[in-house]
Amino acid sequence: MAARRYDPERRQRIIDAAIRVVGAKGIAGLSHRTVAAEADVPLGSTTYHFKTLDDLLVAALRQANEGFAKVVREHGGALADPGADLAAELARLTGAWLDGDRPGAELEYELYLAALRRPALRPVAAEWCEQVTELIARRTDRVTARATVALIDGVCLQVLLTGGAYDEAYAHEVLARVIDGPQAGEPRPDGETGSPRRGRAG
Amino acid sequence: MAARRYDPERRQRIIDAAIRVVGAKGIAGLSHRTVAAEADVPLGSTTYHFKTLDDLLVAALRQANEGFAKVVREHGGALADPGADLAAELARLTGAWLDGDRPGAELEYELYLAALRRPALRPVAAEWCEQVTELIARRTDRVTARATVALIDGVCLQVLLTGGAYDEAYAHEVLARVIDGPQAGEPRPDGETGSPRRGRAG
DNA sequence: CAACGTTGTGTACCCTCGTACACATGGGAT
DNA sequence: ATCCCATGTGTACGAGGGTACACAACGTTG
Repeated sequence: MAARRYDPERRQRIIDAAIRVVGAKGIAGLSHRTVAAEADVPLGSTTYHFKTLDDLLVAALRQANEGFAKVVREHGGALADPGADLAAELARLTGAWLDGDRPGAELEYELYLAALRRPALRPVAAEWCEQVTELIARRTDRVTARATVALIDGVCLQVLLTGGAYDEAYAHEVLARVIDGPQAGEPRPDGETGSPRRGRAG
Repeated sequence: MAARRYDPERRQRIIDAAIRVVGAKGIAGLSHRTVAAEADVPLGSTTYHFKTLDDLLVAALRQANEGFAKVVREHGGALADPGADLAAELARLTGAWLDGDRPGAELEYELYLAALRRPALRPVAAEWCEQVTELIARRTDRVTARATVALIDGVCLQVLLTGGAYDEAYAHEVLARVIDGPQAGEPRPDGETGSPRRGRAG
């Protein structure tokens, strides 16, 4: 089966190392040499598998995105359940992601935001954004889904930029406003932890 | 006084150059040498005025933040007017900022987001965030203000990351949900001109 | 007026980076 | 078995980076 000296595991190890490096020193600290050292492979190996750093970044971002997807898979079962409170589910999920692996979340965001300046990263960033929107759009309309993603992005950003703690109740409250906005007044079927009618503001 | 050779204008020119450099090549392309070249000053001059690059970044971010403040000053007169539709005002303002000077907006965001990894930048980023929140909080409660800022951040991020156009109607719509959410379960009038009573929760 | 120290400038050093390229290895075709 | 080339590795080179430090200019002070 083909693989004579071809070693896919090596490539994977380099990506893992790249993610660790970015996590530890940021994208600014990423270089062929630093990943090579971290992955314990020769310099030539990194340049062989990834002609340019952008290629490596793309692979890293792609893999990092799996982090959130994994959280969704593990904790997001109720997401698809039409009976569940979508805003509460999302708030809980975001919390699980943020608190469960904060460095990982920071890393994913750094990679994600890097797309701002690196055209090579844009497609994969956009793709991820689209996927999440799609996921949420199964429970509402597309406009609401997009706005929800934007809001989550903003909330996470504030948390990460200020280094503060994630406030799930707050997130739930404001997410509910965006999500329930279009069909306002209609009480939600499931009470959950909070009142279906949000009457108090923080 | 007595500053015959003391030249504050020189320092300012370096900051301006740094902003131009970041705008053109991103933070990754920023170095003492590149700013020196851009500002047409000797290399030693940049290191003299800014011991470290972070210092320069801080100054640049601080000045870049003025960009949005300026837009607020010029186009945000109605912001303070309690009779105006806050969501509409913010949507308009954001559009003016985004479309009026897109490269500038990109640059400000890059600087702003850089705080994620550079502790030195966090205080000034947080400060700016706080200022905007404060500004909006004059028209609503703090929780709503914070959420509004988060949403605007997220929307801008989506626009900038995808390179797409800013949709003011969309922004208005979702901003209204967050802003008007707390006080009423009543459906918003689709005609956005008829501004429903804003008003604070509490 | 002259010496001195603060302020500003120019240069040189050493480091790390990406890239190029010569060299090793081993499976598959003949 | 032998040759070939995709696969993988090690090293050297030029570019550009931050920093250190010697030097120039000028205000101050005795």
